[in-house]
Amino acid sequence: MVKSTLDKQVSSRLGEDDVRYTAGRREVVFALSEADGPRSAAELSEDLGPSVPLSSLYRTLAVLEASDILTPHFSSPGVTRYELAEWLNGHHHHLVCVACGQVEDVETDDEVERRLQAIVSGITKRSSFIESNHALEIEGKCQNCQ
Amino acid sequence: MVKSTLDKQVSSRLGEDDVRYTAGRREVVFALSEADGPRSAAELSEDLGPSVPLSSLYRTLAVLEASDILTPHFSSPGVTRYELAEWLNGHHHHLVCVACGQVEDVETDDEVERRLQAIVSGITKRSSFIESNHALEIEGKCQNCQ
DNA sequence: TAACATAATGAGAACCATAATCATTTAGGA
DNA sequence: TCCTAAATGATTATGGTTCTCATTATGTTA
Repeated sequence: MVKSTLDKQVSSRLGEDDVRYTAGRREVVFALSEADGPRSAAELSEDLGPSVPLSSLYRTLAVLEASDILTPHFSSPGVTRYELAEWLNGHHHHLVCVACGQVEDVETDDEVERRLQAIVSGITKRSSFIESNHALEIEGKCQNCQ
Repeated sequence: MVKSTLDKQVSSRLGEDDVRYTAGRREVVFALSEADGPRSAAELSEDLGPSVPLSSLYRTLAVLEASDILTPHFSSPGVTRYELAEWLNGHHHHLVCVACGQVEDVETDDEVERRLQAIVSGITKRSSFIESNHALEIEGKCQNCQ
């Protein structure tokens, strides 16, 4: 079996934490790498079918988050969606549909990202808050819901 | 009793929807107007004490959201926080503490906001997504949690 | 003002996403 | 191969939120 670059990165990262990269975890990582935005446990469970039971899925998501493979997102009420962490997936932002709740990734070019970072730095400069990350969430309606 | 401007605005907005501005709802609006960021039902309940029972509080939050008095935020897992809608509170952004979950409002001046809006427009221009709003969420550590 | 219709309230039960438990299975190292 | 620790999966528990329903309050009409 040929391991993809992603698989190698994840495997290596998990190895540092003495966490095993098992079949179920691999399936979850793969499903998320195929997705075009953050996915909830329920959505992933639909993608994955019964091969990964919900209780295992939730634990897998927690484990992968703890090792910084996944990042959680909270853009809709009562559900946590996960996506591959930025170091695996690249820095990007989100289009959040206020009608159906779906979240889609959008990339920005470096120039835009520099301008955005400048804005963020300007905002936090005068405060006692220490920034670790920023997220530009754009709310509106996706193509399906217009 | 002298009604504040906020009270008048809320009262008038609710009137358009044939929704009554009762004592409990007034308390919730007041508590949120005093807060320096979005507040969850649990946090509000602490502020308000037993005068507004939880079941009423949740319903009040839903009613006020439906009439666009309040806006929900989902920056931490499993909790919805509310704040006064932008037309009452002004446009602003959030500092989200990844340690304690507290969210603080930050204002930006018009120039910064114009630049931000330009970035957002640039992002959505090529997509089929119709933007209604944007939120810049800055994650990091608040003063208490550093 | 009195009676009525409708909205709002509050206590409690129900719900749902997620977390914890625990017995069983799997897998890496001696 | 054996042994020990990690992982799994079925189940149960938890906690935030919503629903139900009987009661109370309020605005309206006569």
